[in-house]
Amino acid sequence: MGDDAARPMTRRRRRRRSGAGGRRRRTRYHHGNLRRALLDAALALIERAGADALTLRGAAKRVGVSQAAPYRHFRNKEALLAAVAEEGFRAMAEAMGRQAAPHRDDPAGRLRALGLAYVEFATRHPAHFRVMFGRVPADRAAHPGLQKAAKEAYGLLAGAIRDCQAAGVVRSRDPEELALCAWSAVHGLSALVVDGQLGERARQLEPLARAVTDNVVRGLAV
Amino acid sequence: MGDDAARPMTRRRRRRRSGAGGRRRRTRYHHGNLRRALLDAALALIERAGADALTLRGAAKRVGVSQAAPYRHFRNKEALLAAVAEEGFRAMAEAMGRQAAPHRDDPAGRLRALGLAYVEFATRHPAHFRVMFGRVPADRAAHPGLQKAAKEAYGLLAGAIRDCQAAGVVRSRDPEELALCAWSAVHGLSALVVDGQLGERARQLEPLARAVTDNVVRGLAV
DNA sequence: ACCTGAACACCGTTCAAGT
DNA sequence: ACCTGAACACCGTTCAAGT
Repeated sequence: MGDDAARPMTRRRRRRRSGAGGRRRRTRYHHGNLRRALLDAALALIERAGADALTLRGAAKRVGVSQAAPYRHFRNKEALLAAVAEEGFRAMAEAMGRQAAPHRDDPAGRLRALGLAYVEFATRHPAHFRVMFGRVPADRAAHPGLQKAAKEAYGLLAGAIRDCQAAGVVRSRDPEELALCAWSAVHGLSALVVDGQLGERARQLEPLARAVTDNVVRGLAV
Repeated sequence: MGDDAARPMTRRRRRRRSGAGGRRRRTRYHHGNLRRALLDAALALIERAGADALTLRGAAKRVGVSQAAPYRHFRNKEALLAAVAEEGFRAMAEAMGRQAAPHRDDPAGRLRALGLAYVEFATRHPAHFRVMFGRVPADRAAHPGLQKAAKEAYGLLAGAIRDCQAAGVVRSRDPEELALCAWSAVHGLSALVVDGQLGERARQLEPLARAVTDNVVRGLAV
């Protein structure tokens, strides 16, 4: 699998690797990693021109393969989108975990950090966010990996709520219900921003995100 | 109401023009109300099979006109969707106002009622909701009617917040910011439900909606 | 095993032409 | 004034065929 790959048709770019030894350790697109390449191309297309600007044919062309090639790696367009969404949930959970880490001993602070991280991820990766929460996979059960990744992100929120309850800073009620209250608030703000519903106000987002998370924690308090 | 007609499954069908009398009293589709008919057809199609199952050609066929006819009434597909969204915001504001009416003298109760009405509208009219908050009209400024209708619904929430402040039951802070907190919470719950993110939990929605709105009001309280 | 080319049944949109 | 028919440049998806 040398570097003399196929001849992509339109403007594409060769992943620089080569050098000495030909250790194709990096993402090898045309040979060996079409799946990865299509995922990246899909995200780039969505990021550039909106969620329904994504076209299987367009992604294939961008990567330099025929329009039929993607079907080697994804059952259909929905499967591609589900895979993108799954990666999004994973990245979001990772970002949330990272930003929550410093608040290991302060569950209320952690809850706040998780909420802010949620909004931050959504607004920094609107394309991913839209795919994650779009009606893309009509049948979620058909994509178990997606479902699992989504639950992982939500679980961070629910866990923080439970820790808050154990620490006596959140009222004792069904933690699932309270977690949903928190989730709704940060998800709502994220969705409003990402869908452009806030207009000018979205320019100064952080104070708003802080107001929303603060209000959540106030509402949850004993 | 009154859509006793329009059943052209596949082939187009001529709307029979009454056997005797010819009193085109009902919504006269082909002559005089194609616009209205297209709006109804669009909503029906979205309701039946999802937001991107809507097709200009499909709507035209459903109504019994040629594929080019819609362009007499809408500049393009986006304009049709913007019109659907505008009607949705109007209907939502109407429903919110109706459910808030009994709480004229109790601003906190009114705020709660508005929130519940918001969620109820979203879950009872998921198709409308998706179009209202989709990325459909990329440029919102290009559809002033839509923008105005959306602000009207939001204004009900903001007004209730201000009345709550005047009554001393909500802390005095920028009412716009607090209104956004309330909006985020009910919008987030609505979006999660409509997008199927809650799975089984959405079966018993009302307790959840009540928990969310209660938590909002608790957070806003002095 | 992985990809291509051609094909099918769709789209949104435009435009000359009909009535 | 309002609509039709045909056309163009796209789609998602399938399938026989190439290497």
